[in-house]
Amino acid sequence: MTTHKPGTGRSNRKQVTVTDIAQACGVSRATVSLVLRGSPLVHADTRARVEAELKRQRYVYNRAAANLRRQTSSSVALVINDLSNPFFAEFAAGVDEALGEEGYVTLLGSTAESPQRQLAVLGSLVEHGPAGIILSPAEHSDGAALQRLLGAHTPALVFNRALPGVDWDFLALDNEHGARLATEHLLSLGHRRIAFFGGHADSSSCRQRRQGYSDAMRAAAIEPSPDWLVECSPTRVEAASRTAELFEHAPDATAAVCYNDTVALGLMLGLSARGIRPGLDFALTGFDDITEAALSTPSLTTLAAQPRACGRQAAELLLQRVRDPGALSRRVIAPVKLVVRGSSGAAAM
Amino acid sequence: MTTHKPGTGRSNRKQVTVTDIAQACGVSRATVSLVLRGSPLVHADTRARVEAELKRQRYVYNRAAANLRRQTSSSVALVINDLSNPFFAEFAAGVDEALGEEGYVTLLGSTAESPQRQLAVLGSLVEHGPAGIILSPAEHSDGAALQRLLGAHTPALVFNRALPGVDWDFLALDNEHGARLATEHLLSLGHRRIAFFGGHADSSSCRQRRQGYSDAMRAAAIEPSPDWLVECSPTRVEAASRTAELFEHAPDATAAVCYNDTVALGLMLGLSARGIRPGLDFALTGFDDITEAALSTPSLTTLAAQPRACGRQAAELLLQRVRDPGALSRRVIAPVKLVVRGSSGAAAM
DNA sequence: CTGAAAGCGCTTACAG
DNA sequence: CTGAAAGCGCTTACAG
Repeated sequence: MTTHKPGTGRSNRKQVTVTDIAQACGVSRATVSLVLRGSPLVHADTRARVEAELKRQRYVYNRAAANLRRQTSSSVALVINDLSNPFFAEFAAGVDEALGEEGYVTLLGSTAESPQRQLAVLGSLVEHGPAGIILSPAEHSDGAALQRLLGAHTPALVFNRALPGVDWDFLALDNEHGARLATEHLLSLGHRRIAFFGGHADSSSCRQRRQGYSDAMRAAAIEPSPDWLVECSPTRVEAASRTAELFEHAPDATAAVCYNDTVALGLMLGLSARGIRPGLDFALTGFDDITEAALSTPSLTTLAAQPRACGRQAAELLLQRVRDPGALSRRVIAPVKLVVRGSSGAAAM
Repeated sequence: MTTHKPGTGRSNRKQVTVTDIAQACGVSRATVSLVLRGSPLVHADTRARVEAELKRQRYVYNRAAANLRRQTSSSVALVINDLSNPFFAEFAAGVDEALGEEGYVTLLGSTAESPQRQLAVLGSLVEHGPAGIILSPAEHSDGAALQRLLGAHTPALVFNRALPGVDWDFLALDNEHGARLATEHLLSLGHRRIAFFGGHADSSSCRQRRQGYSDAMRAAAIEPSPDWLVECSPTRVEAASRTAELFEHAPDATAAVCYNDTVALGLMLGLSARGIRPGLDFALTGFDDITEAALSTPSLTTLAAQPRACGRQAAELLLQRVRDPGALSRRVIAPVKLVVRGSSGAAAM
């Protein structure tokens, strides 16, 4: 338990309860409860009288009390890095939409890519007794610590980034296939010296994308040099400032497969600053298809992940797990598709 | 009460409760509770023993039960149109961040700009007993219906769009001042025939922006013709297709103050389609400073609203209200500032 | 400093 | 078809 001291009261005036309704109607609380839960056991007349009274007194159901008594939950926690990342915002929108349709409410939590904050946030969320947790882990998360925190209390679904050492359900983009598509696209345009730019080798999604890239290169009989892998954090500024490094390691590169859109947009800035026109002098691809991808100059060839659909799918998978906690844990791959735009238009040299 | 039938159980294995801890330590449940709540009444030795046992048994606090007993709440509902709008996503991030710091959890709800969905979503959220509600109302919301739904149960704060007929706290951007700044900027560049493009007159934010526009025009001794006001829904496609209308009504306009960024980006598309180069042949400004604004071609002169800061402020205002439900309701204006970029670069003709 | 008892608002066997 | 009773997990006066 944390030491926060949250709010004062549920309400100012006191709440209308089943007892109030029961008294007003001259029935027992049990009967009112049966009406509320739509039981067919109640006589139609009684039901009508109770329902009228519920409306008249503006009764609002206290779901927390019901959940306590029934040992159920009507919420699901969603923990992501940051809503200001449009990819996660769309994902969250999809999760919330699908959960809402199933009568669940979304409890939100953000980690800002900090494993410590992630533990704190999860610790606070579990106290609210969610039926399950959808977790898009912060970088460098400690899977064992998370597993210990949630215990067998709360089923979880991990999204996007593999968490070694946990046996929760896992939903991820088809990183490998996506990167292969991007690489093949650049190869088909005649590029041979293609770098892989951005990401960190200790992230599973980065490793998978690199794998897809390498596979495609080798399939084209090109052995990708380790020099062609440039690491960089997934922010625009960082990517722009690593452009120099790219050309130190791979001076004759004519194209790059970027770890994601943010990195690609940063690289475009870095290229422009060096007088290299992205899409004309140098071809590049992103990953994610964030909104900016279609709007940048040149527009960005990328892999569309349909984050909203992923969110819906995550919600559905988690609810399946909630309903059947004993089922085997699953790994589900969400498809991505290549969207060709201006940034890959540069001719190979 | 809705007829949804949410989840099965809080947990698979049964929960560890204060009773379990009390028995294991040979103390009463009251003592365990006092330890949990950090009371100084407990002997240090007893406290240590209890805390060790809490850890050993992996006890997790059941906040719902505590809230029920104490008649408190530790959640706040946040209802917005859509997380896929980056402005609202940033706003939500700010809300969640500030609420988290105060020990509250955020309950999410989206309306998709539908007043019916909004009522349904709020109806479901109040059943979870939030301490308060932050509501960014859907267009054409029925204030009276909302007021009736929430009653005096739950304090609310309205964000962004005035809700006529309610007496809740209200936080809004300084629409009038922002539009005045944009208009003055265009005037200072020599433009005289400036249109106001987008929005609907029945939205309060549109009326306020138009007001700021008119004020600035009149201050420059220009009487803005009603023909210069072109209505259009705030989507990019819609704005692009209304470009024709703009030039029917104001054939000699050289510039436009747009209702918001989305509309401005749509207008840029519409202009380009007619061979008019935005930022060169025609000057325009947006409102909101969404991420795309800096990245479009040309980049968009706009009013920066700092949505994350707004979110934090909304959370703080709401919590003040929760703590002091009797206080007078407030209207707070969040400042905006002009960001000059390429789109307003066109010379006046 | 600790314990026994009552109660938050709801639901669910169990009688009738 | 309806009611009396017990209980979900917690907290809080009130005694001692």
